[in-house]
Amino acid sequence: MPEKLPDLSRLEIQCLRLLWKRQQASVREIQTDLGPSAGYSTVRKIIERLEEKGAVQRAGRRGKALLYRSRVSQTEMMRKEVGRFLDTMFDGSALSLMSQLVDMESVTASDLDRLQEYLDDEGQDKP
Amino acid sequence: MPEKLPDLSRLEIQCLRLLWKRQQASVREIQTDLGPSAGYSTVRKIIERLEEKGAVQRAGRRGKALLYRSRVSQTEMMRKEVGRFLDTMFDGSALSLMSQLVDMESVTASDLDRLQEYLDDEGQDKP
DNA sequence: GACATTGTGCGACATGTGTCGCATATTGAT
DNA sequence: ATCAATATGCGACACATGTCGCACAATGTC
Repeated sequence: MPEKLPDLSRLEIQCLRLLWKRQQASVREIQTDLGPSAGYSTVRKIIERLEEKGAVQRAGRRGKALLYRSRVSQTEMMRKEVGRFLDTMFDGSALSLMSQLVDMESVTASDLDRLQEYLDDEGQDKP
Repeated sequence: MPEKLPDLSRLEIQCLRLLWKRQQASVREIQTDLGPSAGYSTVRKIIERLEEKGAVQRAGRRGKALLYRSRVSQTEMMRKEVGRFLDTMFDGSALSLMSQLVDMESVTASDLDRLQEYLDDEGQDKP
């Protein structure tokens, strides 16, 4: 069975998301992708902690820089984080969250249409 | 202009949500609503901090217990929190979040239908 | 092989957060 | 007025998190 997913902080998750996108990357690359907000040392430490938490692992090195790659399932981690947020902010009600999104005008009618189609396609292969 | 919204922790937000529901409440009531997870002293401290952060204020007392009520806009706070989550987890894309919700099977087709109607009604009074 | 460059390993911090316990203060009841 | 029951006011922790700096190590270049 897959080990229990670790709890991650905001910055840790952002770094991990970057790794999911790139497959593997060096600290410097992650720092760059993250934007000028976080200094190199900071990102360095975040990766170090992700390693301790078992969320990331080394994958050789390129030049003098070590490369890292995610060790946790993006699907499961996202599911977990969204679920946690839902519980904290909306008593677990996805519909409430979406209503909020609509109120915030973050979603348009066409977005919902697309979602409908998306949902229909999903159902295709789940008898 | 409304003072800047304070950053709140998970527990702090949950307590505040309870206050939005009840209008006003005592520490004991909040602790009860929160469930047996958090001890009285813990909730006590959380409220104390919410007070320091200016998110909550006293509203007289009932019996020997002080009563508190929210001092921040639920609408704005929720908006802020959801926005923050969106940025951290989905690069600010509400559509991505909703797709995730669909993938998690947290939303049904009828939910989306309701959302459509809800959205249509909203548009009614916004020229 | 010697060196300048670039990265890693760690320690150090200031806060933020969740959790308690206990001395005092406030009340309601007698 | 006195007392027992409850709350509040604080201090104290252990850990998590974001941020740095610096000594030491690994590499590519000449």
